[in-house]
Amino acid sequence: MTDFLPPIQTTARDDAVLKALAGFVMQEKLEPGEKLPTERILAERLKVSRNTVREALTRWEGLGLVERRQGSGTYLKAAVSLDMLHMPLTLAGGNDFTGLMRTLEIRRALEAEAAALCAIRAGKADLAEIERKLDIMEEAFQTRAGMSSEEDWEFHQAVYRASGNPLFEQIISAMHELFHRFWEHPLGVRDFGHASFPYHRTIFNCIAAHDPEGARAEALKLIATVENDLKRGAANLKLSDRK
Amino acid sequence: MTDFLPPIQTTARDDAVLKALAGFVMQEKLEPGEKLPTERILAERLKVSRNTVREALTRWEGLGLVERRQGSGTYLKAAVSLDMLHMPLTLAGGNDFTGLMRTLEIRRALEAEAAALCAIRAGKADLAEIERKLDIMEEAFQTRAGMSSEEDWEFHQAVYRASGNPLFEQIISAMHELFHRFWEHPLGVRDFGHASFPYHRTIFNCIAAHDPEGARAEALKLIATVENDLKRGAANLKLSDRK
DNA sequence: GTGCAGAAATTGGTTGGACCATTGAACCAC
DNA sequence: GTGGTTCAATGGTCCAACCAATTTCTGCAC
Repeated sequence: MTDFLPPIQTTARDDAVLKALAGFVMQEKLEPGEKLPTERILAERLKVSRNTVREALTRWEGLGLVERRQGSGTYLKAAVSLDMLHMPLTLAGGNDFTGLMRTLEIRRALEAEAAALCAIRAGKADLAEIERKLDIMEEAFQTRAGMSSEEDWEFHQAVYRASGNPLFEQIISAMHELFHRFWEHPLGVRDFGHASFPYHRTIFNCIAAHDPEGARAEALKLIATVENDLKRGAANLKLSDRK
Repeated sequence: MTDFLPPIQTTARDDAVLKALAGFVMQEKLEPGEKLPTERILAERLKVSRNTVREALTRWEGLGLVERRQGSGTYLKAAVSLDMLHMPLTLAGGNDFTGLMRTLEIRRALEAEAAALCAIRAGKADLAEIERKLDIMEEAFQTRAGMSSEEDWEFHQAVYRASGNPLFEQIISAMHELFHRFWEHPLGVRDFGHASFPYHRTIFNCIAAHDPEGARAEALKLIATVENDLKRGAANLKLSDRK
């Protein structure tokens, strides 16, 4: 006997509202930036109270799908469809060392897999694009003595794109602001990121050679160096912050 | 001159409510599972309308921080603090074969890394818990001839928890409903998941032996078998769905 | 006609109060 | 104990009104 009986749903008004609204958006082919019907109209049409409509819209606003402007209206902020999957992540204390370390572990996981997939799937055009970003990055590294975080990021993005799975880029992009914020203030480590530099080329070589396991291994090494720098930075900070 | 003057906030009632509530949770040291004050009490104490409190709680519910049970109360679902960082992801299109395959690739990335971290960090209590889940799963597998998806999931969750990084569980949990939906309808593959069965034990052995690379490799193998089953299922489906 | 200040309408934000549906505990009969 | 019944507490929904920001319209001065 299967003892798994999912609880029945007797009330789910706001979910129903969102489903209807998603259907409306798809039917009308609304795109980001366009205006949704007003709350009052939605309430009337859907035969629910305006309060319920508001709770539903609050959900979407929290997910960043929609933006509400008082006196003006509610506007679509991202593409919505009926088969969306929501995955809200909250990082407790994303500012401190621990939080950063945790996001870095996620990044290591995704980076390794993306590199491996990329080595399997990247076509010629993808390879050329990745190498172009790599060249730009290496030049910036030489010219500006190591300050190449922007170009570095673009290289990794190119790898994610060539992985053939858009989820990698989506997830990492959402985390990027975190990394970026940190990159700007490297905790007093002057040569932050230097150690990771050579691995970009080795990763690319493995990808170009269609060697997934090699690419995975090199990506792991790259993140390991970043992790190392991060730990050094934390140690520095502790030293100077001594009470 | 700094031309960045953030616009003043004349209305941000619900945000203020959430901030106050986060402060309350921290002060009272409430932990996941514990009950929050009722909406009516919050409204009275914070001198705002109950509707405003509800919109604020709707936000938190959408972020998975809190769970509301009608007739019972509102319960904390995750640790909250004042310096949380929210990162809501919405993935379009996760229902078809391609979407499933893509989420599986993400899962492979996270599963491998979580297993490796777990091998490094798991303490005795963690190991005991994981082995307990493993035993339960193996017994269910024998008893119910392979139908052990629930117990299987609990095993993996235990691994994620012992990884020391709550992000793994958060991300995967958000994806779980997708896998689960699929597990129920294995596309006509009768022995779906059977091939992955032995790897649970091998993963555990590597973790217990504190062998991160071994754990990573076994996890990769496990997902590879699932991927295989999935492809077989898709082939079946195509055959029977022939137009 | 043009430009602009002020009025009016529109729209999201908030309030207070009412009632419904579910839950869980206390209580009672068997 | 087991199984109902009652009842208070709690989240879910609704309504009607008003507030605050924005947009649109209007009419006057030029």
